[in-house]
Amino acid sequence: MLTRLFSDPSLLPEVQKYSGWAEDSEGEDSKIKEEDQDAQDDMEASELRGGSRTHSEHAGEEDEDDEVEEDDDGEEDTEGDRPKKRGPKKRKMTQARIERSKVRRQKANARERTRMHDLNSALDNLRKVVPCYSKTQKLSKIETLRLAKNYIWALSEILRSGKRPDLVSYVQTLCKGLSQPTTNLVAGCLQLNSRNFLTEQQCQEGGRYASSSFSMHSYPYQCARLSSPHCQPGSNSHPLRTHGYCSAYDSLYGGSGSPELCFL
DNA sequence: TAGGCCATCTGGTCCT
DNA sequence: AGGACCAGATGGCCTA
Repeated sequence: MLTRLFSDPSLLPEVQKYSGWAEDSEGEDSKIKEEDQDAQDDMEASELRGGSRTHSEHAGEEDEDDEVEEDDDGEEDTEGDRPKKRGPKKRKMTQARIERSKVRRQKANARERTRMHDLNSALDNLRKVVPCYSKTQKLSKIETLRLAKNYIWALSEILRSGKRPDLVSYVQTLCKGLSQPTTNLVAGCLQLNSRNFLTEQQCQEGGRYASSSFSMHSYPYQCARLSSPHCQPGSNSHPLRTHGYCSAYDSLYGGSGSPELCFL
């Protein structure tokens, strides 16, 4: 049905209003989906169909029975001599039921939007606490997750060993599995030329992980308690945001950061 | 212009 | 029954 909506040029301007998320969708929404919704019945009723019908199947019949209910067996019965399906009888799609169905769908859509926005804001918070936060050049969702994983791993490794890894290894670890643009971004953030630490990552087409001083065959996420006071999302002074490497060191070792390790 | 990323809608499933 | 979660589909935007 959505397919039909989008394929119908006359409906496109309306449909495009969806992109602005808001409760205002109520008004136009119902207008847009009006035709669609009457074909969209309760879930329980749809079970009788033995699968969802395609959009094109809907397209042919929806206009005529605006408030009527279609007979459930729909297309099968049109042929006449087929036995009726078993199971609970599909209730008639009265106008009231159609309205209820619409409202339910709109509410579900609103909830889904909210849920996705919550998810996105959580991702934004994550972007702020991984190295290389930039308001202008946001990491993609997938890259944010990858970098976060690498970052956790790198910090865990530092805690586990209790000593500083060499810088190149640290950056390598951060960039494992990241795309080239993100790798460059991380390198830029750390003020390190990417050519200095990109090794097999670029050379091996298939391999997602390059080798490094950190063994990547296992992920001993062992209670690395990094509840640093620095880690406050939204704080512009968050050292990890801009200093990455040296700041991680600072928070771990309590020092002011070795000059040779601070790149920014 | 192709491809990546994203927002949104939608229907299905599971849980309370 | 209704909400949360999920994955597929779709179209828009942006960039190389």
